[in-house]
Amino acid sequence: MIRQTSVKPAPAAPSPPLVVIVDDDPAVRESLDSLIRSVGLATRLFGAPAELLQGSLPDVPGCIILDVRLPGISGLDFQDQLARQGIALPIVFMTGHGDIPMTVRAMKAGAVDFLAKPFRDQEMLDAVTAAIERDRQRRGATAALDDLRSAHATLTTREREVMTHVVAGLMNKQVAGVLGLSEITVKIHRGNVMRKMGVRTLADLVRMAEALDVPKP
Amino acid sequence: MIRQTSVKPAPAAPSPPLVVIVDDDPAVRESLDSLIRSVGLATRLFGAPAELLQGSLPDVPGCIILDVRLPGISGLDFQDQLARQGIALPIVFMTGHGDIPMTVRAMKAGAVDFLAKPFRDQEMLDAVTAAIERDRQRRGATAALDDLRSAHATLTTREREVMTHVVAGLMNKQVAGVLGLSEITVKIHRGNVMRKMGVRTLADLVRMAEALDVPKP
DNA sequence: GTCGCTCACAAACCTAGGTATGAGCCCGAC
DNA sequence: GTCGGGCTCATACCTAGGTTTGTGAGCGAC
Repeated sequence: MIRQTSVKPAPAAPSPPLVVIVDDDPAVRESLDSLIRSVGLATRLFGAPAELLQGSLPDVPGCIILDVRLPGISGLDFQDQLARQGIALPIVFMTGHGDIPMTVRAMKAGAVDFLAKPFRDQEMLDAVTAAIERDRQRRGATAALDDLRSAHATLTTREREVMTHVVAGLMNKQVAGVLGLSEITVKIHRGNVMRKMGVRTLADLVRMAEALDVPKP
Repeated sequence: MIRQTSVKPAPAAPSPPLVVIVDDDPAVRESLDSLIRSVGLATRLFGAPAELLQGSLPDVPGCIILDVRLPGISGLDFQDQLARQGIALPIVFMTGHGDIPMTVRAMKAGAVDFLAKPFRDQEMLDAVTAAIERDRQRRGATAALDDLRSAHATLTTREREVMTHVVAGLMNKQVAGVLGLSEITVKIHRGNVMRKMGVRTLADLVRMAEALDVPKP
């Protein structure tokens, strides 16, 4: 896979993963902060969900540690809200007054773990490690897909139409028939598609189309 | 997608989904049985996990309702055991003495739901409906994949090698070079692959290879 | 042994894919 | 207006893909 990365200021030092801690109790925040920092991870502390939504987060792998009981909003509702806003950071819940339905709801909504207080330090660290790993996976997949999407965005309307039919398995003359073009024109568009998408073989183009979920004609 | 179905005795009447109920309390079994039957679903009752493992289950969509506390084995351990044995029926847990760690473990292991007793009838029916739908999806995906696998299994070793390189995007002459063959031989193998896999275009073959996870050369 | 399958290769032939050169049309931006 | 981009098409030429027919070697099963 060719990563078509955009121009960046070249971050020399790779930042450590970031753990966002959301809890209304300062003592809990501080305690988690030192625990997380002790294993070399960066932290960001918030006393309320709203604070998190305002500031933007750095572009590094990470996760969120979220108390279920928060000022103004349930942690579970906040989970939904984050999802709706496209913030896909994995969430580790913790709670002092949890029950089974809460746990089920959180896990169904994609939480990595759900820890009842009191929990052992190691439990939290394991959950955070798993969450960060999940985020790393997701970021990798997203980055590769973004490159594909931006390449696909450079195609003209016609080129996209031709690509759609080509990856569906139609021959050039068939594409020409469907689109009301001559075969030579289809060939030219097809060549442009291959060049712009940065592939040399039809097989690669088909795989790209699959990843992009190019609509069937 | 061409379904290459194997020869079957043509089941005229589509069987209803099957709900397997595992609980050591006969009263609970009976109660669930009548609830599930009341919505037109078939049931199979077991008092202990071992009974389930002996008999074979019919080939219809379904799910398992499993008590966490079972004679001889934890429902959670039994969940693992089923997974190891390749029994992928979705599981709805119920428990009278559940806690959060149990819930988390069950959900992480893929349970559809985890209901604390007492639960309302409708909760159980909703969970069962969701579980059956999940099984239906899984069965559909599995059936399509099985057809692909059986087609792929009819290929000779050489044909598989050629297919691998062809879907990787190599030209016939390049495949010939890699495998130490002449180009004409590659063309013949390639034609056999297309015929045996039941596709007419390279695009389709690439998609099949993706679904089959054909190893990169 | 011989039958069937796999594998390999060749000659001949046809279709499909790909590129270069050149040219005309439309349309929106500067 | 004209300049560029997108779209269209033609001729010409070359490469790649695909099938058919025919040949022959190796090998395991019956």
